[in-house]
Amino acid sequence: MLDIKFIRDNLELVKTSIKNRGLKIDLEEIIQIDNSRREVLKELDSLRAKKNEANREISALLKAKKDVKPKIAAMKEAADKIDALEAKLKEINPSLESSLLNIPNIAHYSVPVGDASKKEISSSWGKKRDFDFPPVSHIELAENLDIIDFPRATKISATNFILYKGWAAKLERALINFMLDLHTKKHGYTEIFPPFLVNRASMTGTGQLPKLEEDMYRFKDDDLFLIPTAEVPLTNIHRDEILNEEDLPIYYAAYTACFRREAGSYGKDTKGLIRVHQFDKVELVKFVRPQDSYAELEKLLQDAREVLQLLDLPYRVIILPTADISFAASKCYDLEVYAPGIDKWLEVSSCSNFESFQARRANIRFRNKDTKELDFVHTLNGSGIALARTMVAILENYQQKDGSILVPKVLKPYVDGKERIQ
RNA sequence: GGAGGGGUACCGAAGUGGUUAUAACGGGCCGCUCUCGAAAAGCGGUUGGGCCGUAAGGCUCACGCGAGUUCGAAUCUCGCCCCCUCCGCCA
Repeated sequence: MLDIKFIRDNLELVKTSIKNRGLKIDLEEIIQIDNSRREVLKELDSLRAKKNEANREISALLKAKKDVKPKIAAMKEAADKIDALEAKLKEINPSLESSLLNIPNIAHYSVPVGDASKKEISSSWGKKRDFDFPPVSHIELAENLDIIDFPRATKISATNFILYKGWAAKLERALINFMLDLHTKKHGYTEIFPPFLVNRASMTGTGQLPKLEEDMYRFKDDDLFLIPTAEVPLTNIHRDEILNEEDLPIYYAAYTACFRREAGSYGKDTKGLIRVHQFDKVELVKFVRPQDSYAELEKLLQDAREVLQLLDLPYRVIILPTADISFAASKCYDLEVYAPGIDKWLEVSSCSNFESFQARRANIRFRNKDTKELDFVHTLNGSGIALARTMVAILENYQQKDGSILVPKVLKPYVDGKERIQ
């Protein structure tokens, strides 16, 4: 959420930001709403001051055992006017609030302006493997090895759910442990195991709501949502809190399953593991001082990259352009891993700086140790990394001519030393 | 799920319709005095939001959240959320 004062003072900047994202939002209307809100507020406050004054007088008269009737009549009149204005405010406030919740964050100046065609490959790592046979897709590999059962997953749940079996299940668990170990032992993150269901306030705090409600699995009776990413519970750990500057930065890492309805994407990537309703992910979340957030973004990106490097998977780093970064983010890097079987680059991580956008929504502040003033923290998060697509990359990159899969070296200790799935 | 108790500031806690965050009192924390220094003691300070204002400052809102009663609500009524105790169920 952007501060209404900031919007008022930087109207052109915000307009440009919205335009650069390819969106249309009537800011003038929002300014109008805010103007009327402030007008009502001014009048309301002065009436309240009068009422408070009259109340004090009544109190004094009562003490002196004098007649209070005329005063009470006057106060009633003021109270009625106040009621009317408060009713007006109750119409204005939610409308302003919901308008503000729908304004996207402002992109960092370093973000390329434009649509998807403006995305930049900022760097790449590793080489595409030379196969002396035509590499096949993870679907074919997994079905031949009988380690993923697509039809039965559909039977149990619905289309685009996964059922890992045997060594794929073990490999999934190995990947989770490997990633959590890396981030907690080497990169200094504190491991968290959060709830997978969260309430509406949490979903609004990180910016999934109100915009993306139809993309979420929701439990109507309880108004709880299945998390689409651990970003939601992790960031909301400190919702409505005031942190000490000395405690920053705070780093959290968590494994969770992630649930996405993928409404509106039917017919896209319908086969295999590319777009599924439930996938595993290790997520990294940071709370930092504003002046540190861009340096922290680079470190976060590095932490995520290291996962792919240790797995020896070729990948590239994309800087997303203004129209492609998520609603809440100021800057976002995507990591795309190469899958030779389907010959595609797969997004396995997004590393974003949200600056104060989420912190303002979720009311996460810290006290500056010098000035003693309160300020919003900056929040960041990145996948470190998403598993289903990483599984695709491992299966397809490590496939052998005979259809077996070599186990990446770093994962061997996590799969009882096994070297090859066959 | 049932019964009972509770939610007030950094913490504990009083306040159960009349000057409403000058919400007593105790503790913690910060500053000052005293001291060679410390402790003790004494004094002062210590919630957050909104509006107006260059500022100084002024006004205003908030006692879990939301409605209501009243000229006036931390205090009364209703709904919701959360915590505690007991009972039931349960991996």
